Amino acid sequence: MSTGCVARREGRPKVTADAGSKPLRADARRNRERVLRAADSVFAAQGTSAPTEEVARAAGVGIGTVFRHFPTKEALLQAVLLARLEHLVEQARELAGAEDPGEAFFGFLRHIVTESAAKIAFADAVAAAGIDVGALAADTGPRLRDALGVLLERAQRAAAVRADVEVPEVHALIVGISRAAELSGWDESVRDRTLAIAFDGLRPRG
Amino acid sequence: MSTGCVARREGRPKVTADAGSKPLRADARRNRERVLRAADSVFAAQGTSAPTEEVARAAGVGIGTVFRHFPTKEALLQAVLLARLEHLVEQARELAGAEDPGEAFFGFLRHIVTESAAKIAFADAVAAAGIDVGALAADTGPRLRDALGVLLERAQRAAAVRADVEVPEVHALIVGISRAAELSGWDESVRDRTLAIAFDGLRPRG
DNA sequence: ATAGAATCGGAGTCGTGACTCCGGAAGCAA
DNA sequence: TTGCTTCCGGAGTCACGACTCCGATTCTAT
Repeated sequence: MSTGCVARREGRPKVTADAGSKPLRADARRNRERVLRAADSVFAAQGTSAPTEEVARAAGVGIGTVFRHFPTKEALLQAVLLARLEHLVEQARELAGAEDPGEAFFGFLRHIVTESAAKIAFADAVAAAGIDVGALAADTGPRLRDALGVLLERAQRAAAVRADVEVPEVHALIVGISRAAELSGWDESVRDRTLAIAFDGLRPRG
Repeated sequence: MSTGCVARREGRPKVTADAGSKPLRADARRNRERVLRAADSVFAAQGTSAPTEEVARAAGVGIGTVFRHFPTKEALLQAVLLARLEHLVEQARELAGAEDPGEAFFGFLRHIVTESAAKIAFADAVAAAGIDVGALAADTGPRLRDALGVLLERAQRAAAVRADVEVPEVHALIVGISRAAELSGWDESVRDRTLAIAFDGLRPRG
């Protein structure tokens, strides 16, 4: 047991709000960053059901401050996941220029899964690319898939991956193994062997 | 958002209680069954955070009745998961006698994943075999792994599966793909292709 | 049928956590 | 420094959901 509680208003939660608003005051921007960082680490460590107050404490601010910057817990969660996805997209793009396409592709997959192993929330972030966690993710999700697509295509052209594999199943494998890695009691060797099986399935026969 | 709430007592939750107690009165046994069935379908459809009252309503009994039979929501959840695991073990054992070991093995995996696709709670049940959801699971989990082990070994002897594969990674693949399948927006074709990749990875090379 | 025990049911208790509100504490010109 | 504006903090509000309690209801045995 555990889990959070309540979900006051039902309909589409307000998104992170602001965007083209006035530039924040110095201390406000600083606190916003702190909260974001704290949220990331708290959710990663305790799961996304960790109480918002915990985030506030970790950030060293009052709970009111958290809710001013992120009108809803969901909005906060969304911001955190988004930041993670953004980071992944960035990494995928960097790898898109690597010399060994196969290594780049498999390395990226391994990287994601390895990250997830320690961070509960990370698996959610990856999964989020598949469903919609708010409007913004609807933009970043596809970008991640596109970046993954580039990596995949290059690897296929280099004959490091079967030609009939497509992005959705790669995404599914990532999400799946990430989530499986989330389970406690997973030592590295099992994770590596599982990855090895998946990778072998992705490679061309013969 | 959503999620349940509170987790009153902390320490090890009371297990399903009774065991060698007096035989239940007729109506009591009937209600217990109803609750179990209702819980299974409610948790499967709405996730394990569905309120207990929902289960009571679905079972057509008062909430007090639910809590009498299962002293804790966790105990109820445990009973449901256990029943599912038990069912899986049974199926695995039946398949252990099949003529085509390879087909039996892969068919079993496919069966689990297919089931999960529609039932949220099912993935949890499968995952539960890895961690401990109470004392009882500590008994059933290994039994499932053993049954899976038999299937695996037979498939390996028939050269349908690589010899260096072991139960933990098979379990991980099952959990992973099951969880991935849990995502909305998964059509059958993606699921099948993902399974195909995993299966290919499990098969011997050449 | 009838007493006595085992059950039922659901209103009420209690803890939790999301979100609000407003007096006080900075920032930022002028 | 002054004054105005934007922020901060955290006590307080509100719903919700797990779990309890006890009078009403069924069984079962005689």
